[in-house]
Amino acid sequence: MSKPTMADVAREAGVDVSTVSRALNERTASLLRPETVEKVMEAARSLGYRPNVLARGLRTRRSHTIGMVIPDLTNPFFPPIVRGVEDALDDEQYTVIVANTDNDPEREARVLRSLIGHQVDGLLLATSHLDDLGASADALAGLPVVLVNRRGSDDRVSAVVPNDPVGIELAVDHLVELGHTRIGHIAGPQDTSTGRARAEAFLARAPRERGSPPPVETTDVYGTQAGVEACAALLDRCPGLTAIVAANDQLAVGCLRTLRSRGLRVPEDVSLVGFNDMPMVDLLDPPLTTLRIPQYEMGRAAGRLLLDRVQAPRDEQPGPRSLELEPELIVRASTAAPTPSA
Amino acid sequence: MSKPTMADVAREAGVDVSTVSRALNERTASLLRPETVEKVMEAARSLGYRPNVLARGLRTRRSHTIGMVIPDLTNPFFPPIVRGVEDALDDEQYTVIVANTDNDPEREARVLRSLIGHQVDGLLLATSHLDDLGASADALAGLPVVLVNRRGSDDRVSAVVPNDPVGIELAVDHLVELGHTRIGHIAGPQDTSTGRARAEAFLARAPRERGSPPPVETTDVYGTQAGVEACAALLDRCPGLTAIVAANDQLAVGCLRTLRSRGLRVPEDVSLVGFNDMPMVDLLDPPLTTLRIPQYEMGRAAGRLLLDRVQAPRDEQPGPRSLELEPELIVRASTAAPTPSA
DNA sequence: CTGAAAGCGCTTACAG
DNA sequence: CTGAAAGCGCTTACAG
Repeated sequence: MSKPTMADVAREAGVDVSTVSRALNERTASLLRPETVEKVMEAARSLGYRPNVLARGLRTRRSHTIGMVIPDLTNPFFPPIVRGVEDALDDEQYTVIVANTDNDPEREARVLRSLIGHQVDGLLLATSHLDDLGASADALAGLPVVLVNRRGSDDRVSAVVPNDPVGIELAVDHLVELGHTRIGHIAGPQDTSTGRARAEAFLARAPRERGSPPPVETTDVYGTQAGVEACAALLDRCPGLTAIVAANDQLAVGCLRTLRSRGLRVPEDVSLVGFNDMPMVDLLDPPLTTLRIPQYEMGRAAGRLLLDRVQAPRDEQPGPRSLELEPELIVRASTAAPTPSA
Repeated sequence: MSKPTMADVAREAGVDVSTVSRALNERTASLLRPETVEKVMEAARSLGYRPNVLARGLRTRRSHTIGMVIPDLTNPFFPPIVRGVEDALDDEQYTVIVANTDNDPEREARVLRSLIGHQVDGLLLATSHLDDLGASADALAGLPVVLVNRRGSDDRVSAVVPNDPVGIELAVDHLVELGHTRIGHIAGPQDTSTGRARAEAFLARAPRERGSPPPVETTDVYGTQAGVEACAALLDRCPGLTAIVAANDQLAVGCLRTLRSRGLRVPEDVSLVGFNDMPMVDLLDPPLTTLRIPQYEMGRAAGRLLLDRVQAPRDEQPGPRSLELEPELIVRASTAAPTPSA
């Protein structure tokens, strides 16, 4: 009545468990007589046998699972990445365990311990904060690691990231072509690699006004409320802006709220560009111009990269590899030429 | 250099592995002399020891993991539920493995096999299709199961669901109070318990027009595109409608597109109500009136229910329990009194 | 080509 | 109060 084990299959097929093991393993089935394999397969099928991957993992010292650490699954940015990872791992029958940190360092340490306890064969880290990798390096127990949507503090660790500078350049150039000269930036947290890279790219690319401080307002978190507040501060400090580039869509949504509450129309009074092309931003009022980054592909690539390391023999580990995926500017209705009267 | 095992800790502390096991297990630590426990703890700490949960699971026949099956993680409806589940399980140190089916029966069977192979102690099923549970009942190997956001075909299986009739009644009554008399319904797939319950509730509650067929259009899936098409069909069939209740927000978003493309204004020409209160629907044009269902709480309750079954001894399993969570009508700008001239 | 044996890292009766 | 032994369900050298 309980789950059948290999011993049950062996009894049913009239062979030793080791023979069952060989018959059911692709790599070793060829060692056996075809009719033996057939006999075992048949017995396994008739009993509804499913190998116990825990037992296998204990013996082979490979759990065939990998851990993925993200800030928050309810942030719509992450699910497509997770799906990409899953699909990449699915090819090789790996399972992913996803853990949320809510950007809480203590919780991050806890989930990391939990994943390691589950004997994950590798780790995908999409948490955004810099530096914590170094701190917990030994806690990671030498596991293969690939970063997703963030860079490491050095390049000894593999990473799959969007090409942030190109994205910001696309946004700024689009606004400049429309005729904007006074463009501001709502920057993301500067302890994240994306927040920093985007702010730097903005400063390098946006038109400068001589003498005045750069129209950049920094937030502590990537969130709507943070966008509301930063946008208000930016408008107070730089009254003449005709366009804003937000470091991500959630910040842009916050900007939208502030602009609306101040009676400023988008795009007539202020143009607005987001980053990420989150679900439903095409249905906002107005539909948001933003940068699409291929989240699913990012997850897939990261999963593939990790698999390559996990499956390589210990003595021929591939070196760290970094991949940059190109963003695409999606022009919608939140950007337009500045109104002359403004 | 490799991960320390219990044997390493035993050596370090100068005791037997069984003593280490007892010292590190809350339930058995009291059997030992306090200073022995302290000695072991200290050794474990100094080595950075993490118990191997695979080995433990093999021995105790409890993996301390549960499987959760959902249609699609990128549907924003599910992540909050998953977080609720995780938080419920976290209390007892359980881990959840999430698997997506994309509503593909073949994929569903595959992920179920995979989860069972991972020796999950229980299963949370949030896939929407009816009947497939009976079909795979034996495949489930007698595992404890709790359904989320769907009912079973009979009530022998526990379930946590929104109170669909109450939700639809709130929506219909809201529209009737505004003065609407010709209200249509975009129904979800009729092979899902939510789709069916909502359509039935609508038919029972909405004002009837004598002689004419009920203004209900059914979709095959819960998706934006399905909403676009069903809305078009409904408008063609029932030209005089002044309000539409959609079976979920994605269908409502599809309606919004169709209405807009036909030059019908929302809410001036047609009022629209969704279901679920997905993220960002408050930012649509216009902000969507919808029914909020407590997704996080639904997940938490389901996780708790499952834990109760998983942790109960085999001979005193609690009977199946069903929970209905009450939806709340969130009135935004997509509903208004019908325009007299319409 | 197949079987018998050892062992992965734990837990838990059983002794003492 | 603690140790020695058996065993969870697999895999894989080692024999034959």
